[in-house]
Amino acid sequence: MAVEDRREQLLDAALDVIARDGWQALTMEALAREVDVTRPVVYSAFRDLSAVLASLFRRQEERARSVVESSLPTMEDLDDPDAALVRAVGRFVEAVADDPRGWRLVLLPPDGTPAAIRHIVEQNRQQYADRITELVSWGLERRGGPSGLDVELAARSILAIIEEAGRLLLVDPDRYSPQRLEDFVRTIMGALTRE
Amino acid sequence: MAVEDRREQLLDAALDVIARDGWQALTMEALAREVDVTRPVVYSAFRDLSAVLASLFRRQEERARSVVESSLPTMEDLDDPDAALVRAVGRFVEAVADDPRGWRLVLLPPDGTPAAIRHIVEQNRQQYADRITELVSWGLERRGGPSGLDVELAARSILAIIEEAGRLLLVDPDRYSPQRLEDFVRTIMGALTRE
DNA sequence: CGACTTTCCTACACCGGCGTAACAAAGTCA
DNA sequence: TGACTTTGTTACGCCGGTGTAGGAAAGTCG
Repeated sequence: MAVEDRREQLLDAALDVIARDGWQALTMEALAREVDVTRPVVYSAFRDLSAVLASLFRRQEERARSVVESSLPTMEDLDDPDAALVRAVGRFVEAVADDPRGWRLVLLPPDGTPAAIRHIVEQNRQQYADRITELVSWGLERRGGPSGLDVELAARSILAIIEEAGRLLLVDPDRYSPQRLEDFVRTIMGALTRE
Repeated sequence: MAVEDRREQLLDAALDVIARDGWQALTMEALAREVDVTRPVVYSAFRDLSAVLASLFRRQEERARSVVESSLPTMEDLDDPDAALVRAVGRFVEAVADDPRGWRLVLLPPDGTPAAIRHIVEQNRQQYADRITELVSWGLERRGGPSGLDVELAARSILAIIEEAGRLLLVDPDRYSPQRLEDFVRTIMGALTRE
């Protein structure tokens, strides 16, 4: 098997291991066992465990970024900030539903991952928070809202709710359907005063 | 040193280790090193690592419970659900500010902890969610609110925001003061329509 | 075919945590 | 003081993960 393919296979296997047994369980040894091969093969694809994790996150971040991009407000949303937010949440939740294994990485945070990686994740979260902050400011201006609202905290809260929604979906997809989560956001947005 | 005292000392040391080096770093060996003693001493206090973690959580849950109890609505809140929630959040956030190390346990979730313990934490979270669900129902009845609100999700969202507030406080206490967080909640509650 | 490269395995030395047995030191009390 | 308990230590064997060296097997190309 070519190194490239091997790498992909190993990353998928890593997701399996983590999903099944948790972060602690991800070792070079376990990874080798998972794809039924010996350790030197794994070492030929990745320098060490932290390299595996780094690749894993890089791949997942790629996907996360594309989800975020596709959830941003479009032209049609220009006059309806509420719809924009509802749509953004909907897109996100569906992405989680589509790739639960991958999103578990981000949503059920990794302790014990190298500090460098944790830092990257945190940095990305910050970027999303900034993105949402913009959205909130724009929405406030456009549609009105609570006067004196702490925009930054509002953005953080929205992010927290979105992430919690993702987690709920991961834990109990039947109980918490994307539809239900989306409806909830719509109700809340409808209930926020416009001045 | 008496076994009882030793146990307490070890639990404190465990918090130190986790705060400094993460969950992965907490081993019987590391624990022994931390209090400058040999492993058999640790083993004489706790059967194994999972026993240490269990004790740690039991102690922290005790504290968590008392915080929750003290944040519940009292007589004076009976006619003002908004104030009740604001107060609840305020109490919680202050508790976190008072014992950051301890709350880190709960708020920065433990992956790699034995499944049994993760289960306990999850169960407690569920209880808090139930508690908040009651509060939301009561508040809806009392003060009015969005019609057709998904009460369960509302409670989950509130919990998510509260926990996020706690995390923000842990990460950057200067930027996110208890006062600021409390003000934010007050603003939001004020902005939710009453019918 | 035969030389060469790629892919993989076996086998090793090493490390660090686990858990226990056996024993030493110090305090307690009849 | 001498027996007993409590508290601690040293020292061992075990396990499982790490990383690497050396060589087998299979595929590739002149």
